[in-house]
Amino acid sequence: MNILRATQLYAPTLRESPAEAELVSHKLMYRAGLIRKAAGGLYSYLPLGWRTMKKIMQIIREEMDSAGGQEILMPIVQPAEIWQTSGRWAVYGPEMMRLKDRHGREFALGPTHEEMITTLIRDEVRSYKQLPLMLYQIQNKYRDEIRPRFGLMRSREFVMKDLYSFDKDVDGMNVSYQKMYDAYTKIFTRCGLKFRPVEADNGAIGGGHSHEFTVLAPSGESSIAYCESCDYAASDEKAELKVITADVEELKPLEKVSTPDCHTIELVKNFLNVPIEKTIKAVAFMDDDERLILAFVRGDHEVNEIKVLNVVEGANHLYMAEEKLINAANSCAGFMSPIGLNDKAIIIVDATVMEMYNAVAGANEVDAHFINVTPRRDFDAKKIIVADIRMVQAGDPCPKCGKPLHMTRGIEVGQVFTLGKKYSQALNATFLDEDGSTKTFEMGCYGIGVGRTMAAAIEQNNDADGIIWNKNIAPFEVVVVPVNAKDSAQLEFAEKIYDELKNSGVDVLLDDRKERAGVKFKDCDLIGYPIRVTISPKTLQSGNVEVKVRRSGEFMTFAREDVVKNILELLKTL
RNA sequence: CGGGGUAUGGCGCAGUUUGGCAGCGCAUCUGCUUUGGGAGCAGAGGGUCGCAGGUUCAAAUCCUGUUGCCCCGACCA
Repeated sequence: MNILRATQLYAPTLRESPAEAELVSHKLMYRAGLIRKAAGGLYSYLPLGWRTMKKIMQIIREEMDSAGGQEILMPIVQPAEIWQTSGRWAVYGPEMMRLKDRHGREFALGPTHEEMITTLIRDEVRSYKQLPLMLYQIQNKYRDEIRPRFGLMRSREFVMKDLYSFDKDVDGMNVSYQKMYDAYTKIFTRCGLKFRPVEADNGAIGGGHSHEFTVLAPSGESSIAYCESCDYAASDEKAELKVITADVEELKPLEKVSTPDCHTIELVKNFLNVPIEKTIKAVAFMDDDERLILAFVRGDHEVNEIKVLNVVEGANHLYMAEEKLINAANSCAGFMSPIGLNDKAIIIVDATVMEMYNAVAGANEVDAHFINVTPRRDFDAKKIIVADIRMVQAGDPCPKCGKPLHMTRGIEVGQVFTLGKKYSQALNATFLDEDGSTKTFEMGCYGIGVGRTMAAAIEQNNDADGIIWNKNIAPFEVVVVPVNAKDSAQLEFAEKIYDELKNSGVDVLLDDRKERAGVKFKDCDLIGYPIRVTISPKTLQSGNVEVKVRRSGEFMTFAREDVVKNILELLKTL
């Protein structure tokens, strides 16, 4: 039997990591010899890293196949025409890597494959009888990121699984979507990740669903709110919030008071000695057309700019408002409120603000505030837009079950998305339905970042000594270590154990390097094999074998004849 | 694209202020000793100091230009 020996494995481990590596996962991937960088955002996968990548890909393949997917492979180099037809040649902008061939024809390195697959299907599939269809590939993708960083987390070339579903109607599309949602749940569970499917905004596409599969990790780039009592989770920008009602109070008359230099909520609250929940905060924005947009939230809340954008018709971007705009609306910075503004301001009031009684708000003049403001009485309902515009905070009630929400950061490793007819329409991809009519495909797309999944797994599972792999994606499940490989008795014994494990289907490596025990142990911990089997003079003599579990650090002693059986049992728990 | 930094052996860094033999630790190779948590001793190899110009008797060091990389920001179906 061919033995996989560490002496023949290219696994260059380092004591130190390159200065540029910031994230734990990036450092460990470098130190453990999983990857090396070729240029900014471009990486080579070394044998250990590629083994893990292949295991993740295999899990993906199995789940895609059992959900009805079929694997294909499409070109990386894509003709410009299909992108021009869909309109994305211009839209995608500098993020798309472009090139010309010797004849001057334009091409792109695919950042995604909607155009490619839609064109493929358009030219082949004619009948509803051929539907539904789910095709996927695991392929390199290219995005010329403005700032590649964090190793494999945000790189310019990356391995991605992308599946595209084609259905004859929306119902079918939703079935495909659910199949993928379920498959993704299985995939990330098998990878041993703590994750949440997070509700995502469908934006302009509309109508369908979208979830981002987010691995929970403090270093993640996206911030999410989630509920521990139910399965609700959403990105901070998308989390919907219910109105918070306040206890009913007797209404006092509106009154203007002097508040010298109190231009922040903190100063007003202290000066007037009121709880922050009884204050109304104003944030002034303007859009591309220099329209003034004033957003009002409770003093202890923050404005969610995305929600504001969605409320204001025709606005694409928000900027900090220029002071002259605020003055033109008959107000002044630091003392704004909806009371007494002219028509130059678009006034958005958070729904929770409307529930307040006898609160404090600006008086639209320097050094003055109103007290006893009750928005329902004092705000001009015709002039204001009431909406949910606040940013979720830890402790806010879950929109599904009402329990307090938690906040965490996460790494987006996959997303599922219904596309509807967006691309099939643009590229004129149609089929003949049962009734003989021509119809446009209902599509969905579903992506998983393979490298990012690997990085996220490390980000979530490591300690001071190195990586702690889940057995399903570890480069090897078990490493057999003779502490002194120069001792032929130890080596031979280790080889026997190796053979037995191998014959039982265990993915195993023999560390036959003639290094000192300490060096080998450190490397084992760094690389993170889930189980280490140690052969030493001591164990040889007693006829037992020592086993160390990487995650728990636990040492066990197994009788020689039970080694394989016990390791198989142990693996099931890791 | 704006701001800030940086570039010296495979990795981590010093040397640049004030020009004068290119260094240190780790790693690598050889030998001896050691052998259950990154060993000790002795020796060795490896760098056009990012690149291109310029100043100078002399440039890693000063000047000009350029490129890569890193950080912050803007951007991100």
